[in-house]
This record gives sequence, C-alpha cells and structure tokens, in this order.
Amino acid sequence: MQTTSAKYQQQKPQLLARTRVIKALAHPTRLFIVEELEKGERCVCDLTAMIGADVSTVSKHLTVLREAGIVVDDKRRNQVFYRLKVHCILNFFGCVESVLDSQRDEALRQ
Amino acid sequence: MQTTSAKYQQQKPQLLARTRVIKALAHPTRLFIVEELEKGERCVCDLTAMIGADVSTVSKHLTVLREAGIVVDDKRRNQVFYRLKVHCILNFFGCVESVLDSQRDEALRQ
DNA sequence: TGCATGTTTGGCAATATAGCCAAACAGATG
DNA sequence: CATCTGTTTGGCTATATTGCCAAACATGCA
Repeated sequence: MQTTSAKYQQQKPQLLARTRVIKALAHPTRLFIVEELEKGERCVCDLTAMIGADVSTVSKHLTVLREAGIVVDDKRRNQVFYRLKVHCILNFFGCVESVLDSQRDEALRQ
Repeated sequence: MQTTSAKYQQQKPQLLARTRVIKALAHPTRLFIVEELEKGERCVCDLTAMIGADVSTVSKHLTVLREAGIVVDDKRRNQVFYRLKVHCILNFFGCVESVLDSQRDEALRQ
C-alpha cells in the first residue's frame, strides 16, 4: 500500500471532471457569453458583434462551453442559437465576487 | 461611437478579475487543496503527502491560490499552514456538479 | 444552379501553464 | 555555528490555450 498521494489519486477522476467545467468558464470572453445567455438565447452573430473578435474565435469559445455541458445549440434557418443548459451559474459568480470583495476590502485597509 | 464590442470592452476589467479567480480553481490539484482546506488548515507538508507531487509543485499551486485571494498562509515555527480565506467555494462546486449530473443523465439516455 | 449569409474547422504562431530538479531561504536545535 | 526540516524560487522543457486567417460547410433564396 502506497502511503502518499492515495487520497488525491482516488479523487482524481472526479477532480478532473470538475476541472473541465471550471476551465470552460475561465476565460473573459466565455464568462461574457454565459452572462449574456443568462438573459436569453443569442445567435453566434449577436455574440460576435458584442464581443468584437473574429467569428471563428467566438465559435471556438462556444464549442468549449458546449463540450463542457454549459450551453446547448439550436440551429434554426441559417443561424445557430445558443442558450444555457444549466442555470445555476450565477450562484457560482456570487462566490467569485466574494473573493474579489475580500481583496478590495484588503486593498482599502492598506 | 463604436457599434461592435462596446458591451464586452466595457465589462472586460470585471470579467478579467473574475477570470483570475476561476482560473485559480481550474486545476485538479488546486481543487483538491481547496476541498481539503474546507476541513481545516493544513501545512504544505501535509498537502504534499496527500497529493504525491514534488513539494515545489505544490508550493506553486498554493501561490496561485493565495494570489487569487482564495487561501491565506500562516507561518508558524518552521512550517507554513494554509487555510481558506473565503468559505463559499462549496456552493461553487454544487453548480459544477449540476453540470456534470446533466451530462451523466444525457449519457444514460443515449 | 449560383450567390449571399451565417457558422465551423484546419492550421499556424504567440503566449501561458505545469511539472521537475536544483538551489536558495527560514526557523529550530544540537 | 553546523545541520536538519520545511518551504519557496529560478530555470528549463513539455504541453495546452488563444486568436487570427483561410477554407470548408450549411442554409436560404433569386
């Protein structure tokens, strides 16, 4: 029996699964997309206009979010609409904001 | 007035700030550390033993978490103890699990 | 069919991340 | 002071990520 790393190794598959989801959110453009989709579905063209990057770049970001299971696409006519698949992402951000608030408080105190 | 990218550009500083926190969580080893610290403080040596990587690697992961404002360190004697600075990270994971659950359900249905 | 619009994919270059080893540093203790 | 334990930092290589352009695909419509 191995004495070191047992605990981590045992949990690793689960940790990797979670990491895949979190990594998908770890980019400003993808965060923007998620927040925008909280308001409702958007086509790639809408998102591209708001973001101001190449369409291919936005499309790849959407692929990352789709493969992570965060959004789903819906092809209608010659457009592709994306929407959130899971709607708890805002809670998620609440915690991120707590971290940032705590940093801001600290900065003020110095 | 700019017609494209205005919205994204305006929000970008905030999005980048959030991204820094999320990126810090986007690694299996760092996720493990956060979950372990939910239970209480741990010294670098404890974490290193559980993870089974080089101490320098673990130390660098801890630096990433510290710089993101997620953990704080406390040097006592010749050891350094880390603990969570913000305690809402578990809610965070709840949402990540929802994403994973929804993927699992889907896999079963196919 | 041919063309316009909207989206995805391939490919490449630039940048960022992760891991290990070696070395530096810090405190405790003989 | 010398040495031991515990931690961080520097440096390097390997790998992953990002963004753009060009090209391929898909759909709608003249």
